[in-house]
Parts: sequence; structure tokens; C-alpha cells
Amino acid sequence: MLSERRLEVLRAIVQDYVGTEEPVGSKALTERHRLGVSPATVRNDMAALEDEGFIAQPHTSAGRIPTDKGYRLFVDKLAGVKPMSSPERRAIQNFLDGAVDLDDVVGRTVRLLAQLTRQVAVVQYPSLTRSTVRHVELLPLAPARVMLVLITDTGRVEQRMVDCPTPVTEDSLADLRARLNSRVVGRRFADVPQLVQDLPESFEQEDRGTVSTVLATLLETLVEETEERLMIGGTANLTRFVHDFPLTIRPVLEALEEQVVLLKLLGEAKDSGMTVRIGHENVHEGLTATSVVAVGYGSGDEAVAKLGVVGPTRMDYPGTMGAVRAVARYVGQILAES
Amino acid sequence: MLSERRLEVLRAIVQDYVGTEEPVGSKALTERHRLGVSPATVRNDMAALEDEGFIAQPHTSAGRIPTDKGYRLFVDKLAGVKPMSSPERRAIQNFLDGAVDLDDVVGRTVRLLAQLTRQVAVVQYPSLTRSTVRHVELLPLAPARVMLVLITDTGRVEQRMVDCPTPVTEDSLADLRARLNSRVVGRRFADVPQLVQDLPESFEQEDRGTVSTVLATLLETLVEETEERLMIGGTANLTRFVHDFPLTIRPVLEALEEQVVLLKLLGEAKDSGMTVRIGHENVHEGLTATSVVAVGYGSGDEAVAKLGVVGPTRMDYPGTMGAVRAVARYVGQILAES
DNA sequence: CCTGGCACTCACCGGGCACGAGTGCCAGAG
DNA sequence: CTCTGGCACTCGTGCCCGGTGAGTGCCAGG
Repeated sequence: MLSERRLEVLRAIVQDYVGTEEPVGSKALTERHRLGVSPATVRNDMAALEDEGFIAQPHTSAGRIPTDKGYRLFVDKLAGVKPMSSPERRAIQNFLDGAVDLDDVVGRTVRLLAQLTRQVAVVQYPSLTRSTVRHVELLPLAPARVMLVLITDTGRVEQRMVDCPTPVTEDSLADLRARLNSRVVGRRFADVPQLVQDLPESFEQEDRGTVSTVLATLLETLVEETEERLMIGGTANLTRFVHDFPLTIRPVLEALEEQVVLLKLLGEAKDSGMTVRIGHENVHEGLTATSVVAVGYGSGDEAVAKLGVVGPTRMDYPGTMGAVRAVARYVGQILAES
Repeated sequence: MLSERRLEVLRAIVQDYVGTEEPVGSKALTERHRLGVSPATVRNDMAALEDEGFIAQPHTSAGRIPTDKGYRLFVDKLAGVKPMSSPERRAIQNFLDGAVDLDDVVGRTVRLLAQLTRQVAVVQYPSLTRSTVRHVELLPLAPARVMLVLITDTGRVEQRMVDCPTPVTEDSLADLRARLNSRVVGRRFADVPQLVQDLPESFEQEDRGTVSTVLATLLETLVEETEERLMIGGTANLTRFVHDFPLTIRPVLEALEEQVVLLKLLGEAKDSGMTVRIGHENVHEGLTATSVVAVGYGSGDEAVAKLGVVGPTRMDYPGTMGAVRAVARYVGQILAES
């Protein structure tokens, strides 16, 4: 096990490296931190830390930089979550309060997160299957064409066109709407398939085709993997590390364009509590030089979706985690109000 | 006026430079194109072209590269629009046909454009004010809370929460819905404010508050500048020019993050026909090293929105214009069908 | 176990130099 | 008047080279 002081040295290295973006040497360390020992001692500690794989040198005559393993230790044991200041919290709340609909909430959240963390922000829309049904609407648009609208308690609205096998009367549509809603309103979307299973049987023969078609479309809309949506922002922040540029940024941008990759990334995060994945802990190839900080958010205690940021492994973890947590909390509140 | 051959030289320079991304010299030109004259002659022509400001040399002992003015001449006089091949056209159509709703159409269009042109794609959602009303729906969610849903003929759906001053009965809501729809369905959204102006007066005193509130929200939704939405994609393509990297890419990414900037950019494009803005023709500072190719699209003959791509001034104009035009055409078709 | 001293390594920087692509100009031919 | 080949010139690029300094590892002594 590493001694107390060695951990302290690791912490100092991480902090300095995150601040300066340059390998940190023993002398600089003793000058900037009150470690109470000489550079030579620090050098020995550094050698030990390097043996354990927590830090590494880019080349022989350079200082040390933390490895993924070093950041992991830092995040788990050495650093807390830095809470937001109260002016910051007020600003977050004010900014999010101005949203007019869910798209706006998500859009504002993305911009806010990107700005606070100066990194790439990713926000998932509240999952349909994890939300509850507020209302299901059926609108006749043409004799044999109906628009299906799903509304969740989190304000998410999905619509689908349904082409019915036979023309539908206004009355039978109203009937279907009423019966459908009485069954599903207030229930979780995940339970809807079960709840409507036997619905077609209770209708007259002539309407059954329509009912089945509508229900089929409804169920399609709920398919996991398809129903997930997300928004990203702050990609311009990627240009802040001008060092290892093209090589790093290219695969990251490509990964961010792939919704599937991002959804998987967020999916891997724990449902409750904050998840930090550092460097190679991310299985996706393009993201092995980045860290992901993600957390679930929701209107109640249960998470309905996740949000987070993607940044270089060299990031301010306490600050980022603080911002992510605070934003998630306020988004949850906003959703609960709406 | 420039002689025929000099124009030919300019065309050759543009083509070679776009292909190789390197300044092109007189010798290379005569080797790669059948100009029928010697390098020395070409040099004289190049000197003339440089005097006129169509090309420039990065430094004394280098070849020439086209200026914005050179590209402008190339686009206007020397190059046509390169039509898509029929397999490409089929692929476009197939890909777009799979969309389930408008979000999906726009999302697919963005990905398609980005892939075809290997540049950043920008697609605007059909403008509300330029679309016509298919249906306006009012859903009671709570005693004094109504959800307003607008549906356009292009499949766009906008929803807003309305908090009413007094509780609303199901009946009066149905009444409002019916009267509202009878006035506006089939009309252009732009005309809606006028069409509903005197609607509150025709209601009982007790309902007027609700009616006014609903209408106010409806009108707010239609405010230009606010109602515009767009989607972008293919930002990873920015990393293809690794040359002048950080300096170029940074401001472009920043500009792309600003919806306002992009909307203005598309807004500046002509309503009909294709618009190409080259380099400094773009007023926005971050985009002076890029060109924008934009075109309107719509379900009928009138454009309901625009789409386009943003790329380096050194782009394959004929190919890009061909792709943009083709995609716009097919998106229009898809919208007309839905 | 900590410390100061010391020799060593090596990335970085700036200058000097050769190379070569590309140019402008000019005189002569068609 | 236009085109061509020749020629001197420019200047960015790549390379080598030595000096500098930050940082290291090791060791002997407290």
C-alpha cells in the first residue's frame, strides 16, 4: 500500500498537470505544494508511483503525467465532488427555468453543461419506457390516416403517422382513445404492451384492424434502442487541447456523431450515483483518450435518463462532477414541475 | 476580359488544387491537363490571373491557389452542377424512405448530406410560418392546464403547455378546438394571427380568459426566429483538413454551435435556386475560410425551409452542389407524401 | 528514511546549409 | 503579337548540429 505522502504526491501531480497541461517535475511540485520534503524525496516517491503504474513519463528527461490508473485512484480516493457556489446554482436554475418545452429544456441543459464544464455535453431525453403515460391522443387527419401522439409525465411528446386498413369514423376513434387512455394513463410506458394486449378483442370486428394497427405503431414507438434520443453540444470545446490535435479530436468527433455509441456510453453508467469512466475504461476505440462523467436524472427518485460530459482524461474531475451533479439535480426539478 | 485559355487555366488550377490541396505550379498544370501550351505560357497566364485577383501565391517560390474571387468565377462561369449517378439517387431515395417521422427525416437527411459531401451538413426543419395548418389540437391534462399541439402539412409537430387562468371544461375545450380548426386548417400559419384575431369575442365571458391564453401561446409559438429549428451533422468531416488546423476549425465549430448564426446563414440564401457563398462572402467572422452551399426545399414548388453544407472554400463545388440539389429534391418528395 | 550533490539523458531551440519547386524576365522563333 | 526555351533568382523545407536546461536516478551521509 502507498504511504499517505505518496498519495499526496499523486494528488499534487494530478492537480498540477490538469492545471498546466505539462508534465510535472519534482522541483516544481515541492515549490507549488507544501509537501514538507525535498525534491529528492519526491523523486523517490515518484519512482514508486511509476512502478505501481499510477504515473508515467512521456520521455526520459521529462516530468511525470498521471496514467488512467492514476486518475482512477485520484477520483476514487483523493478527490471529492466540488460543490457549485450558490451564485452558480442560482444561475443554473434561472437559465433552466426559462424553457418553454422539453426540447428547450434539453437544449438549454446541453448548453449549460458545455459552458460550465467547458467540455462536450451529452443529454439524453427522458426515456419513454421509464416514464409514465400522461396521455395518448389519436387525431384523424384523413379518412384512413390517424396521428398517434404519446405524452409522458416528463413532457416528452412523440408522434407517429398510422395508416389504417379501413376508414375510421370520428366516433370509433374517440372510443378507442377513451378506452386506451383509461387503461394506460398514469402507468409506466414499459407496462403498456401488457396493458393493451387484449384491447382489440373488445372491439367490433370492423374496427379491429384499425385498433391493431394503432396499437402496433404504439408498441413500435416504445422499442428500446429506437426510442432513445439525445442531444450533444459544446464540441467546440474539443479544440481546447491543441496539443495532440488531429489525432485525438478526429475519432472523438466521429464517436460523438454515432448516437448508438453515445447511448451505449450513457447506458453503461450506473443508474444511481455518478459514474466516471476514465480513458481505456471506455471500450469504444475513439474514446480511449477521453473520460466520461455521467449521472442519471429524473423527476422523482428514479432516473428517467442520463446526462454527462465527455472530455480529455486530463480534466478537472471534482469540478466537472460537481457541475454534472448540480445540473442533473435541477433538470430533475424542472421536469417534476412541468 | 480574360481569354478562353486563361479561363481554362483557372479551371485547371481550381480542379488540381481541390484535388491535391497543394499550391499548383505551371509545370504540373501542363502535365496534368492538355492545355497545348508550354509551362512558360501558362506562367504568363497565371501572372495575368494573379493581377486580376483570381489566384494568389502563398509565398514567392510556391505555386498558385485560387482566391475567393477565383472560386466565384469558377462556380459562376466555369463549372456546372454535377448530377448524381442513378445508383446514388436510388440510394438517397431508399435511405430517406425509411424515416418514421419528421425528426427522423431531418436526421437522415443530415447524415446523408454529410456522407455524400463529406462535409458538415445543416438542415432546417420546415418553417412553421411557411407551412400550412393540418390540425390544431387541445388536450386537457389537468383542470387548468392544456396542451396545445400544432401539426403542419409537412409533419412537423410543436407542443406547448398552457396554464389557463380558470379551470376548463372538456366541452368548452372541444368547442374552442372545433372553431379554431375550422378557421385555420388548410391555411398558412403565417396567416393564423389574423384569422384568429376576433375569436375570443365570440366566446362567453367566462371562457374568454382561457381562449385568449391559448391563442397567445399559439401566436408565441409562431414568432419567427424562435420557431426555427435545425439539425447539423458531419462535424467530424472538419478534421479532414489537417493543415491549417486549430486556427480554422475552432471558429467554425463555434459558429456551428450558434443556431442563430446558422439560421442567419441559411436565411441569406435565395429562396429558389442554389446559393453558394464563398469565403469572405460570409459575413460571420468564423466562417470566412468556409463556403456554404444552400438550397431551399419544400413539398410543393415553394420552399418551406433550407438545407446545405458548410465546407472549406477548397471544396468540390460541382459535386457538392449536385448532392445538395439531389437531397433537397428527394426530401421535398418525402414531405409531400407524408 | 530523508536529503543534498552529482553525473547523465534528452527534448527543444536556433543557426547554418543544401535542395528544389516555382517564378519572372528576356530574347528569339513562328 | 504570341508562344517558347533558357536562365537567374527566391524562398520554403528538411536536415544536421551544438548549446541549454529541465528533470532524472543514484549514492553517500545525516
